[in-house]
Amino acid sequence: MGRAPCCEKSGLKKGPWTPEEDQKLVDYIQKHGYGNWRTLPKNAGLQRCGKSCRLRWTNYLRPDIKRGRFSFEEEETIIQLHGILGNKWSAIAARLPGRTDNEIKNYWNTHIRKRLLRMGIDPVTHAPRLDLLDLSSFVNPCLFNNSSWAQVNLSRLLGIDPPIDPEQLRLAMFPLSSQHQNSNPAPQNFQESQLINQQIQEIPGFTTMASPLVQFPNEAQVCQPNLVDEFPSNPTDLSSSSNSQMSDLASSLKEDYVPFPRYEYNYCSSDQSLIDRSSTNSAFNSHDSYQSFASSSPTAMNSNSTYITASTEDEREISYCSDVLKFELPDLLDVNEFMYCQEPRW
DNA sequence: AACGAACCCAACCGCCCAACG
DNA sequence: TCGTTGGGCGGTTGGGTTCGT
Repeated sequence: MGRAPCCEKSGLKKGPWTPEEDQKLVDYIQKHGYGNWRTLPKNAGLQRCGKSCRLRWTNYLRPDIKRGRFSFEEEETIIQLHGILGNKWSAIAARLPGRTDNEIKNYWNTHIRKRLLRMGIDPVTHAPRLDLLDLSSFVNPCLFNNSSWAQVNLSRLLGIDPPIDPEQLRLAMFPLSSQHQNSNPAPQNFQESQLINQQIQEIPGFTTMASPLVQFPNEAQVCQPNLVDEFPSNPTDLSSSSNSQMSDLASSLKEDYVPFPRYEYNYCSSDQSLIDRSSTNSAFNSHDSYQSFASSSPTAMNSNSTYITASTEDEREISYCSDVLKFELPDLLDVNEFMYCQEPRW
């Protein structure tokens, strides 16, 4: 049984709002406020559905709406919150004064999402899209075990023939992941991985995650994460987890700092020397766009420092690579607060 | 200049859920 | 307990604009 329409469909105007309609709505709300959206259009003399009026007000006419291009800081916030909350646009909007959920959603879909994809980052999981390089199974060592494709393609990518033994690669690539999966990792496995890691380092042009930098020879611009801190779970898991899990997470985040999934993305280019962000900020300091983000402090996102908004998509991409995608909750970010926006139960 | 493709975003749609009688 | 209602949400659409050829 479908829900009854919120209003009579017939005789009600649809489509773009005219300035006259806008003025009527604004005038009415300024005089009477908004409360009952069903009766509002009739009282305001509008041939519109109440729902349409509400949307128009909340997404466009509200006086505190901030129009115009998203600042770098706002984009950064959106990405970080999206990594935690997923497509909870209203919850994200609650952290961005003046921005509406609709606007953020549109901006995500039209700008950020595409940019992340271009950068080889999965906009859903916020993890590197290694699948683009046929390396997806590396992400999960279990999957890797079952995938000969990864082995073949990685070897092809690296120009290695015969292919590397997948088990050796797995151990080399995922010492941390192995630990992550098993809280009591077998020490010998770790040592073995270190050894194999060292062997693979000797392959020209190839470094593993243990190295501060990774360069993919066939990619003009690839951002590869360094697993800086070991993390308890994938951020996506958080957004899809049960309330109790979210509650637990929020509690743990608030009570004592828990290292969140934190990647450091290094900007790599085929015609540009690698920028080592793990050791020094000097390379970034040479560029104005980078300078304002030179700090790796987790509080940088919400700090009051002056941000120089990158004017081009490319500049923003570079900056994302370097600093934005650190899945680390800033000190000022009270998870409980925006959790409450979603689930006002505690 | 003309045309089609790609992009952008305001607005709509349909579902969900809490409040209420 | 159940049905109805209002409000809110995320996903989708479609028309206008910009871009590329």
